[in-house]
Amino acid sequence: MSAKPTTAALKPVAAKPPQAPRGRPSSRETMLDAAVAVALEQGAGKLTLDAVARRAGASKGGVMYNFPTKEALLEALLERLTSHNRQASEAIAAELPDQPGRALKAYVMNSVRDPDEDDRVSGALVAVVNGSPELLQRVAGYFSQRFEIISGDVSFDRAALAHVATEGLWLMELFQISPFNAVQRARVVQLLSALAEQDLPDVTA
Amino acid sequence: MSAKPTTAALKPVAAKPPQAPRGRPSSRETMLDAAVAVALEQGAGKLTLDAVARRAGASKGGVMYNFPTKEALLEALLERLTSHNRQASEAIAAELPDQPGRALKAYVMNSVRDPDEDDRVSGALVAVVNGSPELLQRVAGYFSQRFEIISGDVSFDRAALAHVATEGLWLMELFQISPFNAVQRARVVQLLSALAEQDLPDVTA
DNA sequence: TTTACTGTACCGACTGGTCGGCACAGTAAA
DNA sequence: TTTACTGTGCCGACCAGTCGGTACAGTAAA
Repeated sequence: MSAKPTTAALKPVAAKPPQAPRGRPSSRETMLDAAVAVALEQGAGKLTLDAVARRAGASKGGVMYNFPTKEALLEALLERLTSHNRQASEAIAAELPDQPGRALKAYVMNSVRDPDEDDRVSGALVAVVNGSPELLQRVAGYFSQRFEIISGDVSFDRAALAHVATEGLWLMELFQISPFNAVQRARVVQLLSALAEQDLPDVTA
Repeated sequence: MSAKPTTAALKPVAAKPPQAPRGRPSSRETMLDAAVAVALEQGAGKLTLDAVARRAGASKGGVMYNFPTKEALLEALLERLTSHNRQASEAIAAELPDQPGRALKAYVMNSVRDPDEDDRVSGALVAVVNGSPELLQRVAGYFSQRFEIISGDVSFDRAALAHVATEGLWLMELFQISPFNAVQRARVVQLLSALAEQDLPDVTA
């Protein structure tokens, strides 16, 4: 009992180094998967460290070992999420002919995919939104960056309108407040696709 | 210390009677105002009963007297919110010439108002969304109802597109993830207005 | 007397985070 | 081959704080 034989605790800590990830990568992934599952099934409000640990078949200590704080976990979750999202969009774009508006079209197509596919994005964003401003800012940054990409080779009007409309549908479905039934939704998706593909006549006459 | 003298825990609870509102209407309003203020200033996560009481210059007991549960408070908040929103839209519509698309135009105009006006909606919605599914369903119901109104006298395409686009801008600004600067936002608003006013040529050729 | 509270004390559940310690793989001297 | 030691990865008990909700005595106006 004299002194403390284990657990160094002498480290200078260095004011948050670039988030050196601890633990086995596989454990981290498992825990992130668990976090997504919990958020989707129980809602963001129930996304607790205990719940993640249980779901991952790990202990709370194990979670804390891999992610020093809950915010670190959310940050990693967000990172993985945006990364996947970006990759998915790029993959779709790669299949499209190389012409102006390709990135915009790919973005729209990626956003309106059948939502019950487990792209997992939903729950986590909610969890993040309801939290630290820092994380929110990351999301905002991602949105800005993405808008730059999709508006790179088309008119502002076209990109902006497609963007707000697509995000509108996506966010409403994320929060389960969309008023559309399946048929209506299909039509909206059709409209969004068309919107991404052609410039409208100048609507502000 | 012997046994447990307090905390009944024997109550049948009676499955929630129709929420008879207690207290003076003015007190209730003050507390709802306080709740909005707290949610806006401290975030939805800090919207606690104690915080509401302090902010309202009341006691916690007083809050509990007026709203038997926190959910009842949120419910009342949501009710007042949607009611105000509806009234604002209707007021705008009343100023508009009576022609097809009037409700749609009014809805768009109401939604894109300068957001730093204290229409208060923001914080509270977040607070509500992050919570019980019951309340979320109310929001969904409001959205459905509103879409019926705005799509009553125009084509589905026009109403649907204006709706998703308007909500997209609104929700992005609500979560502070909009990528637009002031000039860009103004242009987007212009586009939305135009969208609400005229049918597009059939974009799905 | 009733209504509408105030004010305070307290409970129980839950939450993020800490801490001591353990299993085990690797290593390297004996 | 055995023994001793080290660092990593993780467990699980625990802690302090927070929050919703309860209880109840007192009070002041109608």
